[in-house]
Amino acid sequence: MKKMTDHFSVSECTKEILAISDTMELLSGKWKIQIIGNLLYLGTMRFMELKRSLGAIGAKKLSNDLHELEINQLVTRTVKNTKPITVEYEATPYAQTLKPLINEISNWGKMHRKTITQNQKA
Amino acid sequence: MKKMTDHFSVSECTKEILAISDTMELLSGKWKIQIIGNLLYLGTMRFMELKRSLGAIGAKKLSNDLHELEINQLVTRTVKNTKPITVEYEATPYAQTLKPLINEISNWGKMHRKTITQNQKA
DNA sequence: ATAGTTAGTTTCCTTTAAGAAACAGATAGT
DNA sequence: ACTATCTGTTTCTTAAAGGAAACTAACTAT
Repeated sequence: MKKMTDHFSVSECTKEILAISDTMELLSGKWKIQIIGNLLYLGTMRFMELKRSLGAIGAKKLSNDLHELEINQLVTRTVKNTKPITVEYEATPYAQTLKPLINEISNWGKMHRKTITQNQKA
Repeated sequence: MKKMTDHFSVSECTKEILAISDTMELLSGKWKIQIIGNLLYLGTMRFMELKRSLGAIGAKKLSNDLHELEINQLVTRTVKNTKPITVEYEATPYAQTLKPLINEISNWGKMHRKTITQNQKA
């Protein structure tokens, strides 16, 4: 871990920018982290279950985002031989590596909300 | 810390969604995390220094994003009595609380890039 | 036949994000 | 006078994200 007083070299800085861009490209947007979080913490879900769980997402958006997450190997899609057809979405083992990140995002959001509401009272 | 087998209640789930949305609303976009990261790890910078450090950002975008970050108390803006006028931007103590999050984003990005390039070789 | 469920796709539309270029107002150097 | 720097703003344009509603297609229940 770097100390506060440490500085980055130019090549280190370039790598940092690249790494942050990579991550944000995969996860930014209104729904992707929510989708991964739901699958990670609530378990395998079908399309309509996931849709209801997320609340206000549209079918098109969910379909598109799931497809992108599948391409990036964060989610698997399994068609079940049921009638009517059901499809199960599951977070991959690789998606588990996002847990610390999602936890940080969630924790900071909770802290920030407390901070904001406290400042408004004062 | 929750175990893998733990589930969230409905109210917990709503809070998670809210917390994640809050954070992402502040940080999503192409440049905001890069701006905060630069100020956190490279120290106080002037407008043009920051612009050059970020590389491809436009003046309008940098100006807009800095203003939003200022409103959210993550950055301070100080006009210096020099000629020509210079303005210093600095990460606030509150912005320091984002360090663990930014580190996670950066670390995951580095790991992901390694994973992807390894898979391409195989 | 009618209506409902599942899992989407297609089409159309609006909003947001972002970039490019020109300009402004102050100062300073030659 | 001309050019340059610094810190932006303004205007115009394009690209991407996202939402709403209708529709397909298969199956089930009444």
